[in-house]
Amino acid sequence: MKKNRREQILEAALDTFARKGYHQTSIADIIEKAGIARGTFYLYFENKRQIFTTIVDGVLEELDRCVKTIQVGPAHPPPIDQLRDNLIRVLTLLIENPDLSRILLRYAVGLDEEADERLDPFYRGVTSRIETSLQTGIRMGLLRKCDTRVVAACIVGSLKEIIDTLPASASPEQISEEILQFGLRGVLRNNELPL
Amino acid sequence: MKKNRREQILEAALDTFARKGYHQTSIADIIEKAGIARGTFYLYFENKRQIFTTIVDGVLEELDRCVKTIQVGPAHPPPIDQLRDNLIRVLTLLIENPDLSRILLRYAVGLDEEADERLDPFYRGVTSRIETSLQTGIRMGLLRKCDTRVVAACIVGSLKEIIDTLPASASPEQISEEILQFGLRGVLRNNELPL
Amino acid sequence: MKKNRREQILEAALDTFARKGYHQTSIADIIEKAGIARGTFYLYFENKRQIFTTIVDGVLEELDRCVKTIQVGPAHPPPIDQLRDNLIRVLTLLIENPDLSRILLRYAVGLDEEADERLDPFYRGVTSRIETSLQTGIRMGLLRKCDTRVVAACIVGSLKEIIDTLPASASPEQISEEILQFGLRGVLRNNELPL
Amino acid sequence: MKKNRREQILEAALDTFARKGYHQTSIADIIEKAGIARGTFYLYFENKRQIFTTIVDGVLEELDRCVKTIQVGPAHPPPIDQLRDNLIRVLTLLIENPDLSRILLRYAVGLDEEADERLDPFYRGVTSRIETSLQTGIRMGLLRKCDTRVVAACIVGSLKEIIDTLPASASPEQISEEILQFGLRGVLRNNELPL
DNA sequence: GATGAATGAGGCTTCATTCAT
DNA sequence: CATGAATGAAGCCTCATTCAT
Repeated sequence: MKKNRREQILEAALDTFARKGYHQTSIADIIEKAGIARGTFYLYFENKRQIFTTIVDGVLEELDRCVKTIQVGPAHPPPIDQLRDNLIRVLTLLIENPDLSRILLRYAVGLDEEADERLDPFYRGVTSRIETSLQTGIRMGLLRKCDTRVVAACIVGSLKEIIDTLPASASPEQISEEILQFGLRGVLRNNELPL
Repeated sequence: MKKNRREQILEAALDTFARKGYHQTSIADIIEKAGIARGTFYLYFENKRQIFTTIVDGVLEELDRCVKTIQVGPAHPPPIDQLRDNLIRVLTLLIENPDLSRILLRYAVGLDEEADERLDPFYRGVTSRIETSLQTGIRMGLLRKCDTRVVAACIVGSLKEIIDTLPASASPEQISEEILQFGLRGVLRNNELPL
Repeated sequence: MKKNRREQILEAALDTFARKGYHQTSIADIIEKAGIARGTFYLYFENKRQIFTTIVDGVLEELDRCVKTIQVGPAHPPPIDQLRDNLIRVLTLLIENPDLSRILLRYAVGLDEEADERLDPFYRGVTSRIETSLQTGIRMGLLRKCDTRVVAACIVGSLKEIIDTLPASASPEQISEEILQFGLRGVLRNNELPL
Repeated sequence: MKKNRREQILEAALDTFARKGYHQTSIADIIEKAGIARGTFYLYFENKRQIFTTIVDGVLEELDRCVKTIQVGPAHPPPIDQLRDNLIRVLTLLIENPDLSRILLRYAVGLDEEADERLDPFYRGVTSRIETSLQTGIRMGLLRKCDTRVVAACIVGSLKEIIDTLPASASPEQISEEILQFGLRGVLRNNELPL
């Protein structure tokens, strides 16, 4: 039941990159894992760099699809709930695909200019969407005043670190709740408020 | 007034690694920058990998020295102040040495097993010190109950992201304060408490 | 009205070889130009080398057919006229088929041993027919004594260079006349004799 | 008594290219012949293409140096003698260096655009110098009127073919004389004039 | 100590050819 | 007959490391 060849190669590459990283992975590794000939690889991908980019771009797109812009208004669920749903979707995706997460967070980082040109804009985009939400919250009186740039960076960094660190067995819902509580109320005690 | 040869090479390497990353940097780049002969490099460092490790280990040690374990008791300043001082020292170090930060946060990440064997324990150590502090705070009734593993990861990730993202011109004090506020009280409005 | 498949491929190859040469031409180029599948190519030709040989052999045969051995005797036109006719036929063929000329004079030259085994005997044959004619002419007292090997080589080389160099728009008749005059009388002035 | 490394490699390449041509020659061939390591080759030459170009450029320059522009006037030797000297110098160079000749006349021909960009201008330059000489001769009444383009091409082609064809044992002086006679007086009998 | 020429393992990519459908 | 996906031998080039001077 031979799948789409391209898919087959992509999976072999995904697995190998996730285990050894970009530089430690050779084309030989990938084709061996995929069980194909050397030339076949180049039938589906231009070169090693490109298959890596394909993988990274794939995750970035999926991540993008997970995040819905938060809508304010009586017709929409409470912002916090929308936020929680975003969090859960992102965490679910990344926890269910640890290989993708590993590639994204460890091996695509600082790889080269091409990688930077994909990742930096992506994270900047995410960060700025968060900033906008924070500003809206502040304007509406829901959130306290703060340096939204710093706080947005904290939120992004928190997510990255959690994905990179926590065991694959973690529950997206629980972790989301923890992050949410942390981000909303911090760690101090008498902040406890009903959500 | 030729500095210590070793130091001279180390600086050239630092600069080059910070600009191009580990793999894009060749020995040729380093020795050219350092103005020495190829063989001389190997007189002071075993190989390319080792000089990189030397640099990384250097930062990790300096970072370690920045962080003082928080002491509780009447003889010590309030824990929050101690925490703030730790933050400021770490941020100051990293902001003042953007090359080191870049190497640490972008180019040492996912480099290979050797790098992981240095970084992972380091961050695990940092995280667990934070966890311990959190647990102490909770036990003392200062902090609310939370999944300390998650929260510690959030704090570490926040720092990483801020260093990696914010402009070199940022003020350590201001950013520390923002992070502190964010970590302690979150972003919700009516959490404002006197510190 | 699809021509003979073989012919169709041959034309595509001819065109491509003439533009890019043997090595710069890939099977992909040929089949793309011919609008056929990769496997189809190998239905009509054994391999890349063979289709090239087919083309070269074709020109060599056509060239051969252009040249009639010069007949001496009262029943035949004057030798010079027979010579001129040979020249015109050869030049016409090559000028009208610049692709073939280009392949013959540029891309088949020094290609490999197989090509040498076709071209060298061909040119040696041509040269030796010329030599024989020269010797006949000398014996008959029409031509001056000379090293026929050298002169024959000069004549062959002149033709090659002219084909390789002169614009496609040139007139075979005019050029033939020029070559003839040059070969017969050289460039010195007071050689002018009625032909 | 190890010669200049670069020279050593150049000689190995010259020999190998002359025997097998450009494409049939691999870097492995060259370094084996030169008795050096793979990397050493790239210390002295950028790549295979470049060492070939170096060789070809070398011959072209040497050839250029062989040819002195013909000077007319009482202070100079007769033009025919100057011409003969040019011929002898060129033939001597090429006959004494059959490897270079072979590379120039067989393996550099039609190699690729880069080669064309060197050879075509060179031969065009030579041809046009000959044309100019012919025109001068005609203007002075020494030479008969003719299509100088065609005749110049004939002269260049004659030389090429002779070098490519005649045995290495040939005497430059004799061949020069034959070519000269052929070019000046053609092959017809009653052209014989004292030179 | 310092030098830099030499090394060669290692990895990428191409492309003519095959063969199952 | 026709197809085109698959093959893998072949060859180029890089660059960390060594070592004789």
